[in-house]
Amino acid sequence: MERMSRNIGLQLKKIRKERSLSLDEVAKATDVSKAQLAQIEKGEANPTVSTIWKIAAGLKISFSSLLQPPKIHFQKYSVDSSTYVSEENGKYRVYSIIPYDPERGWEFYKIEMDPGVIHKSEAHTEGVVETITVFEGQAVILCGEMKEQLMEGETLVFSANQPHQYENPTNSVTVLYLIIQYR
Amino acid sequence: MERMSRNIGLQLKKIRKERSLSLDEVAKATDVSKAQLAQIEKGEANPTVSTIWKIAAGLKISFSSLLQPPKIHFQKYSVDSSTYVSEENGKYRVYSIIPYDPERGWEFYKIEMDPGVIHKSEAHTEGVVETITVFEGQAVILCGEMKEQLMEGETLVFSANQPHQYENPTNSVTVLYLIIQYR
DNA sequence: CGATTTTGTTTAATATAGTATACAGTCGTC
DNA sequence: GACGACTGTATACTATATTAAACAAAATCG
Repeated sequence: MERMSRNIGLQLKKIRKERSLSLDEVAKATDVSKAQLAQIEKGEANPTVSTIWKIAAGLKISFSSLLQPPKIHFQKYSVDSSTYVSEENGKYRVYSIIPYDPERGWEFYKIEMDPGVIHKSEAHTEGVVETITVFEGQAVILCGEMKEQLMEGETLVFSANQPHQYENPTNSVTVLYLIIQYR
Repeated sequence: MERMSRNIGLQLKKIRKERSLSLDEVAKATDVSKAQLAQIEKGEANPTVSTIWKIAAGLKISFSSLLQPPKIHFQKYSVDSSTYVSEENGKYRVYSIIPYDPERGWEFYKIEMDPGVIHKSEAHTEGVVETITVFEGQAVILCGEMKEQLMEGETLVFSANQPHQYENPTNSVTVLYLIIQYR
């Protein structure tokens, strides 16, 4: 959520240092207060579009140069209770491994299906692609005309722009990994 | 300045209408209040990066899809007193025709130089290119080793990453047009 | 039709982004 | 080493972004 603010701060500081400007100078050039600039650089602020505009205009740079994340970059995610959702009376369990990020454009889930469970999904918007890998057990995937049975280790990629469903036809738990790519 | 906000509003409304969602639905998906969404769509708001983030994440879209201006687009500028700056005791007059815009990346000036005036400029950052056209009179441009005399109708393009100067060697007013391209 | 739900707008209250000011540490320069 | 100019930081205050709720205008459905 506030990763964006941190990025902006890092980029701003980087550009400022490259040009060896002081906070005062940037404040004068951009008409944004020194205090606010300091907070933005430290990632402790949540700036407004108009402030970002003023910074970009004052420094004669583009938006992307402020928004783009630093080259070297790593991020660690962990699955906890907050990332867990269950449906079908607890027989269909979803763990968010990597949540959606506007920069990235896709999200990553782990799904556990109890025996016999059928889960239905609405159509996504045009251009959404799902990639399902069966890690344990088997799964039957339906989407429009398509009906595919996936065995352990198999992967299916399909456009999810119509209603679709996942089914576990076996007598044991099935574990899937699901990547949803938007647009 | 608030052109950006208007763009975001238009894009948001466009996407929302494409998917035929109500403000309430978007509010629920993004965790941004309905009132705020309405204001943003009307361009009457100045949202925070975190709000934009929440909107992008909730709608599963990228930043660029929110920030990018609508395809057909026009803008009219006019030269008024607020765009006018004079230096060298009024003998060097600058009119901002098109101010810098982070989306565009360049700005456009008209300059009037009285006879004999010499105007010095600091070095710009790496990658800045100036394009000078003499509309009336003559001008001598110096930048590093370069020294060029421009006659009426001639244009000079040069990298402005070192201190440079413009001079009017004639007995009458010289009028120049100047485009500064950043990065 | 009239009742009920859904739409977007407006209002008042709250949270917080933004500013201006004062502060403390650093760097020269004499 | 004291002075001044300049750096970034912390504070109190103001402006405003954001929310929650009430509102009005359609749309839906019997």
